Amino acid sequence: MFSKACEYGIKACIFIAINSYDGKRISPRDISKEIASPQAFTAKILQALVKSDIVRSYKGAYGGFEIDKSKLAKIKLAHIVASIDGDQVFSGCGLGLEICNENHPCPVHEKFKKVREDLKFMLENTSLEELALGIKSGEAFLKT
Amino acid sequence: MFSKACEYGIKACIFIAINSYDGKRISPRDISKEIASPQAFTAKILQALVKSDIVRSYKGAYGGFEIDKSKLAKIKLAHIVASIDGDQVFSGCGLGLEICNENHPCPVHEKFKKVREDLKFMLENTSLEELALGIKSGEAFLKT
DNA sequence: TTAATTTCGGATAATTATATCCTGTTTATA
DNA sequence: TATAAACAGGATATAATTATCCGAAATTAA
Repeated sequence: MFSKACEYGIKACIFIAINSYDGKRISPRDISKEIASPQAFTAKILQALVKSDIVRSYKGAYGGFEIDKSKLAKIKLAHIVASIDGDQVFSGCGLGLEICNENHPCPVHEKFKKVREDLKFMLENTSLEELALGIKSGEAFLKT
Repeated sequence: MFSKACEYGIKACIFIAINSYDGKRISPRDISKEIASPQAFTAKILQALVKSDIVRSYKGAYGGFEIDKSKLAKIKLAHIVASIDGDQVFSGCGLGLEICNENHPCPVHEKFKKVREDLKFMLENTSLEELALGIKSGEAFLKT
C-alpha cells in the first residue's frame, strides 16, 4: 500500500507530534528507536518532510524536529502520504494504465472506485492529532 | 497497491480468459502485445499462475495458455493477487507493524479496517469472467 | 572564540523488483 | 522419426527502493 519510507514517515510524524505537545524537540536517533526504523534512512525522510513543510527542524545544540502545535489538527495523513509517495495511491490506475478514466476505463476501474474513495476519505480526514492521542493514551502502538 | 508483476498477471488472465471463451490458446508474445507488458517478464508471471493452478499451459506446437471455461466464474481477483503478491494486501498492517491486531493495534488500525475490508470484498467478489466480458464488450481496455 | 551538538546533503552500498537472454524439454504434425 | 513450435527455467542485467556513511554547515552555550 505505502512504501517503507512512507510508513516510517507517518510513524515519525506521530512521535514528533507527541513530543511537540510537551514542547520537546526530538532527534532522528530517538525517533528511529521509538518507531523501530533505520536511523539514517529515517533522517532522510525527515528532511523531505521538512521541505514539504510538515515538520520543522532546528540545527545545533538543543535542536531537533518538532511540529507546530497549531498544525497538529490540520495535518492529515493525506499530506504526509502525498509528500512521500506522491498521489499515485489517490489517483493512479489500479492496473497501471497511463490513461484510465470514465471514458477509457481499465477492467477494474469501477470496482476500484469505492475502495479508492474510501481510502482517500480516510486519509484526508485523519489528523495527526488524533493519531498522536491514540498513542499517548496507550490505545495504539508504534512498533512490534 | 499491487506490484507490476501483479498488474501484468491480472491483465494477462483477462486476455487469456477472452481467448479461452473462443477455445483459443494464446502465447506470451501475443499476451504481452495486447496488455503492453515486457514479454519475458510476463512469461515468468504466467509460469507462476500455472503453478498456482489458475491458468493451464500446453507445450509444443499449437500450445499456449488457456483457462478452463468452467473456472472463469469461480476465479476471483483475490486468487490472482494472492498468488502473485501474497496476502500482505489483505492482512498486512498499514504501517508495517509485525504484530497489529485488535489487542495491539497500530495507530491507523481501525481507520484502515474499512478500506481493507472493502478491498477484500471487492477482490473476493470480482470474477475473471465479468472482467473478461467488460473487455469483450468494449466497455473497458487493457492498455494505454 | 571554542567546543559540543545537531541537521543537511552528497556519495555509496545492499537489497528487492523488474526485465532480458539463452538453452533445454515437451509436443503435435508431417 | 524428424522438425518446428511453444513453454520451462536458470543465469544475468538493469532499475528502483531501502539503507549506511561521512564531512559540512549551523546553532547553542560555556
